[in-house]
Amino acid sequence: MPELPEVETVRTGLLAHVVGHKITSATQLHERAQNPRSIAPIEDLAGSTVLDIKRRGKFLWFELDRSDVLVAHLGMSGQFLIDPRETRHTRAIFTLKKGRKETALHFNDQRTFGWVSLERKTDGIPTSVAKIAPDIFEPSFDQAAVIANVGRRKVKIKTAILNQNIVSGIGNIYADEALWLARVHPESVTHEMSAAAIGRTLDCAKEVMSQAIKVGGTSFDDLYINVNGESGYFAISLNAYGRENEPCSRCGTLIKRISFANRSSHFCPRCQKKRG
DNA sequence: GGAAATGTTTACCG
DNA sequence: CCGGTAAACATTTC
Repeated sequence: MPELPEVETVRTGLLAHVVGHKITSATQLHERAQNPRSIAPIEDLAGSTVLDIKRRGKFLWFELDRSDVLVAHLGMSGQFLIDPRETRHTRAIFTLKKGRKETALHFNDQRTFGWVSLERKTDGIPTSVAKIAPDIFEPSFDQAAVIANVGRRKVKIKTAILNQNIVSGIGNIYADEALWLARVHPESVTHEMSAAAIGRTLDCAKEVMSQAIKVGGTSFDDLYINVNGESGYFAISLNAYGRENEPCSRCGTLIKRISFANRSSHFCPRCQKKRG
């Protein structure tokens, strides 16, 4: 269940295993595997060669030797796997060929919130990514503009940084970790926050996700693994997420878990204040 | 049986 | 129409 660092880890794996390969066939195995917005069945991909793999936030897309692209979102449990042993949740298969070498790229997804689709690009961005804000690592990310945007709103800061139309890539784990590092309470109302505190939250999100990318993302179980089936190691570095009733590594106060927006939020009630 | 799980979309409300 | 909130989607595990 991938956020930006996990999707970036998948992208890196696809760069190594898929770029330069020709898709000799594509097969949809589950009715929900293909996004309804797809302009054609993915079977039409046959004959295309993969030139590059791009990412914005949690969205991935395959650049091809044609103008349309293969877009993918992993949802909560989507995976791309090269020649996997486990095929129980395989929702689509892409057969790849480079020279004499043939590999199978599986799109697996236990919970079927993920999808793939064939889409057109506008100014280099696929249709389904058009309304997604740049993520924090993109050159086009405008931190001052995002701070102003967030400060204009009257929502909880965590809700704001989870909103993919404001800044993309941050999910529940890294939101909690960023807020912990920034010492900001997740329920701080954005309209009442200083620009400095909002900026610090964004800086910390970037810092935390940078560290996570270096170790292959966060894996709690085999629901998130890279294209070779390997786990990431960032779970050992988590300070807030999933640590309810464990001592805060800064001050020793027990981490608290609350619920809003249909999600759990973990934070230190002592270090993380609603203003500051 | 209930709750929860790394996400997005849509319906609804004021 | 807009901003904000809550439920729905599907599957599995604890």
